[in-house]
Amino acid sequence: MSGPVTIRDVARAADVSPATVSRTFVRPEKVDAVTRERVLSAAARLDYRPNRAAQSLITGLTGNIGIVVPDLTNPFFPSVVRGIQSRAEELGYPVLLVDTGEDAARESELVTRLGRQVDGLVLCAARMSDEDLLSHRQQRPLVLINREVPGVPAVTFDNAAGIAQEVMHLKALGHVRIGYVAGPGTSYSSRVRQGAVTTHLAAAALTEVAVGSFAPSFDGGRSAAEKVLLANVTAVMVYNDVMALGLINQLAQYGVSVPNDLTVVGYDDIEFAAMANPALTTVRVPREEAGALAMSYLNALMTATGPAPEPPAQLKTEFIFRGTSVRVPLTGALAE
Amino acid sequence: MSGPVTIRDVARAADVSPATVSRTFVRPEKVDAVTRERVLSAAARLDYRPNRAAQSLITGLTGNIGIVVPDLTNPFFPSVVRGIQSRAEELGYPVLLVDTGEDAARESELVTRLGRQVDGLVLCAARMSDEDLLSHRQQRPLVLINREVPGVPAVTFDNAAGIAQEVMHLKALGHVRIGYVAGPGTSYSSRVRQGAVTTHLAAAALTEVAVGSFAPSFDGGRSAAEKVLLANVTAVMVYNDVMALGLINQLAQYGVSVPNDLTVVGYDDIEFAAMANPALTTVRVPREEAGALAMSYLNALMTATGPAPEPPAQLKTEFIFRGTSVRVPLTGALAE
DNA sequence: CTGTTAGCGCTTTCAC
DNA sequence: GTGAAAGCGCTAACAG
Repeated sequence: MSGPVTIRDVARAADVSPATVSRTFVRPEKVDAVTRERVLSAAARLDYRPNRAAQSLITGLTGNIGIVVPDLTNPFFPSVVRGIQSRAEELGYPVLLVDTGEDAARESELVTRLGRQVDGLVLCAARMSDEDLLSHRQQRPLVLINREVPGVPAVTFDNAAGIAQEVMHLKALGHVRIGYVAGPGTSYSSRVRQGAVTTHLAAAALTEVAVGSFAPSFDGGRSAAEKVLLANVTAVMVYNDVMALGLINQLAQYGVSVPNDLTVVGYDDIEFAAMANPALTTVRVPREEAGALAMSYLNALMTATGPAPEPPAQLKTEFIFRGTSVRVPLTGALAE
Repeated sequence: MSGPVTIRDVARAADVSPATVSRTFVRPEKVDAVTRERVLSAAARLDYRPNRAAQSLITGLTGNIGIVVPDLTNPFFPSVVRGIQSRAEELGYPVLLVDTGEDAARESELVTRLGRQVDGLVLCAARMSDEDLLSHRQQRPLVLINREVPGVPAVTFDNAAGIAQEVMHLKALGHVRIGYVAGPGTSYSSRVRQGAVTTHLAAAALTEVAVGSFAPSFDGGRSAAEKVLLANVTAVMVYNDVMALGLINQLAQYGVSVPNDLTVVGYDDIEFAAMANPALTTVRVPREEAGALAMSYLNALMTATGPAPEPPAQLKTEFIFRGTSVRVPLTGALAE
């Protein structure tokens, strides 16, 4: 008899009923040790694999989990995905991935579609509204990364601390008027970070000069160059590393050299921050760790029988002092 | 009655049998147009969604496709994944992703596991042996990207042409002794590229100086710096952009400036190649396009009833002349 | 602890 | 063109 081996084949080989075979895999403790061994060895001998579809049909569970990211080509996200993926693999979950292409509108629809194929979801930097998020949360377990909505489980970074460290750093270097290049106002973490910048700059008695909002991309950073030049500052904090790198690149076109003429600090510590020349001063956010933690938490949520598991703490960020920040007085073109 | 709406609910609402509802979705042409409309409107009204597990159980198909990549944090792969993903979405396939972590040994096992959850697979830069690949190909439809094995469908790049263009470029710039920094010998595309370099350099009557094999990473490129310096060449071709960037970075530590002291050309045209300073001369390989094409081809394979569909042509590569390559005679430290 | 009995929701012969 | 019936492979009561 051909075809894949089914639970009945194993049952026959082990001389038990199909139900006992099923129990052996689902509730081993409810099966006599001797019987269990017999079943297990028969299953191994026949190379039996439970049919997922049949299990799904009856349990209503797929055994898969889903990840949603806004843009996989943004170097922030592959690390997160990797963290989720490797933990998911340890836990035995295959992972369904969807890249929404930064499209906030489609995001919610894609989550709905994906939601039907998985038992739980990790949403990275979700762009959708709080309401949509809350409604998806009703459907199935879900963990957010880098986004907070009251009542929705989330893994977040201690952004305030990271910003505080940068501010302290800039103050220690003697900077007083400090520019801030913001990300898109529609992004949750951009708004959070902007708030932290304002707060900590004020607390440090430093002057914040808002440069404006730009796309969270290399070109977005580039397009901020003119406004930065006009801001009459000695240092500028940028929403993220990719933008900071773009800004520095465009500044070079203007003959403005970083850090001699201007101090620039980024955020995220993407791989290329260290590779750039000069290497970018930034704040490291533990992306892979966040992914793994989110997956662990999601698993706890999915398997929880009793009370909801404790949400994980905020992840610590780490200030990284590299080559794009120096002490004032400046000696270059922008010095007065 | 609560729960999700089933085919019987629709049948009742449309006053037909469940079989007719099923046919309406699976073989619409076998249902009378009027009946079909009635069923469709009832389905829409009730917001009916077929249960995937039930369909799967009966058809043996999951409706999903899988992607396997060696390392998602290598900027080459997210683009490919994006290409696959967006095309898969158009075709209605959810995508299962696995990152093997460059582990050739685990790769085959992961493919086996993943294979049971999907109807078809796209394998990027597969590290496993030809034999393993051939055996997986027996199991289910599969398309390779950037790897060739006789008898296995694949989307590949015209690497020879890319290398030829680079060689021509270097020759035009007056370089004669040219170093080659190879990728890992275990990598298929590294071997292919090495072969092309040797062939075209010889054909152009240029001298090839083998610098050695290194890890395909930024640090791998860095570690090639000493040997490059010792190679007494005016130009060096590097296996890929990430390595080229690492090499340039480390060279700077030695006080060797690119391109003044040494011409460096990369391969791939990853996003950061253009962002680097100076921007990297390289060869663009259409990664996202390759992903989309592979997915289209896979779909053709999966839905093919008659003869096997035509394999797609090799994807054209494009030489990109940027800032890291200049004409000899050199004026810097390495000039003679 | 184990077997028997019923389906999960859907597709698919096979009649009509 | 449409319906009735028979499972796909598995799990979950329910007896024993």
